[in-house]
Amino acid sequence: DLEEAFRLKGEMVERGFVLDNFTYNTIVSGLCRANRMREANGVLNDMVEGGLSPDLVTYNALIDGYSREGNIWKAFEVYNGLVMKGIKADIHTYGALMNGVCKAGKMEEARILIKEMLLHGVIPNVISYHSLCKAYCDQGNMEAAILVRDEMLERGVTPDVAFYSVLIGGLCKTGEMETSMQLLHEMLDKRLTPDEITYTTLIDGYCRIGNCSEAVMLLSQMVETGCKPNVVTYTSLICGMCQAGKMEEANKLFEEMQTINLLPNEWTYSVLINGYVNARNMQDAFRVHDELVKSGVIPNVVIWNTLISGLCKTGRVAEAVGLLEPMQSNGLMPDYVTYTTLIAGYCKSRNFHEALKLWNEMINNGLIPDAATYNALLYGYCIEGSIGEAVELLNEMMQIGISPN
RNA sequence: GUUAUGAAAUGCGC
Repeated sequence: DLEEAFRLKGEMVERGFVLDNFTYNTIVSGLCRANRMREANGVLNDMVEGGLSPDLVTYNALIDGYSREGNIWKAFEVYNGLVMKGIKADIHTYGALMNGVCKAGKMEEARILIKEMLLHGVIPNVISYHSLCKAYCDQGNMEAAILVRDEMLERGVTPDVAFYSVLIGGLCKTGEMETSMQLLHEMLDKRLTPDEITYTTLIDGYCRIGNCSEAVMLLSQMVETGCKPNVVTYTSLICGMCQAGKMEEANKLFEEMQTINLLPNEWTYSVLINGYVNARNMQDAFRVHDELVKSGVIPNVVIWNTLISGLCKTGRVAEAVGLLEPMQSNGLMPDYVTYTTLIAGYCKSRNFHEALKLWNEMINNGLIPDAATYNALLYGYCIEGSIGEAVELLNEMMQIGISPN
């Protein structure tokens, strides 16, 4: 709650307190985490004007902020700046940088960074390796991800529960559930206690390969070992049931979670609605929507998009477009997924003119289409027989740096 | 007292 934090800061100043580095760093960090880098830099200036010198913690927060927003270049600029000032970078500095390069998938840079930290006498810790391993997992390079575990063991760094959860998650995403389970047992052998995230990851993995019964067994196993399932755990399971077309089971779990005081959130509701959408059961989809509103949950963009997608899939494109109004009057702007859904809906019902109108509306709203959005419109042009236009659009997407898939 | 890491939902032809 940054606004409340600012209010308190104002109150401090009013009462004559002098703000120190701790106070400023807390604020800078909060802004950086919220992706508000401009304001963070403003606060940095306030610090300097107030006669304070930003310290390592301040710079670390900035590096973290730039890394989070994918601005690696700026992150390294701050890093170089602090090195030039003679400040010694610490494990947090490198952790934030590592997080940045890894999230950007720049694996070679990540390797160089590890060398750089060793050069500066900073020993990579479990978090450094965690970022590295997660990046390999995100790329689906599970061999490299597993090698990270071996590498850290060689360097005497002990994997923790979070590290194992990442590795297990990567294997789950590639469907390698046997290896995932082996790692779970490896954790237990090492006296590491899997937590709710570890179990949820595995449950989600089994759901993804359509093995709901294993997923349910893992749920009872986690409860037996004293690990409490949370909303995410149940949402994953409900999602698995929905994908398997088991709506009755999904609803049972939906009721069950509430009996143990777990409140369904936007994600839970959207999963259920999507289940009904895939079953082409719009009546129940809207019933769940009404239920969620009644229970005080505010529908988010995904929930609206899911309903819009359902209406398109059932040939009710005009009604789908009709949801744009109530959506906006509820303070939610349609995003590029909303438009892709509607454009595809119109193209499928051979109403290319409306599709094109929506495309223009989307661009006018400042939304950036992605490959799927282009695909939807390309499809429209092609079934219109406007191959020339399609090729032109294809060139356009490549020119603005979107790779055709 | 302030700084780095992990899990779930929606869209694109066949």
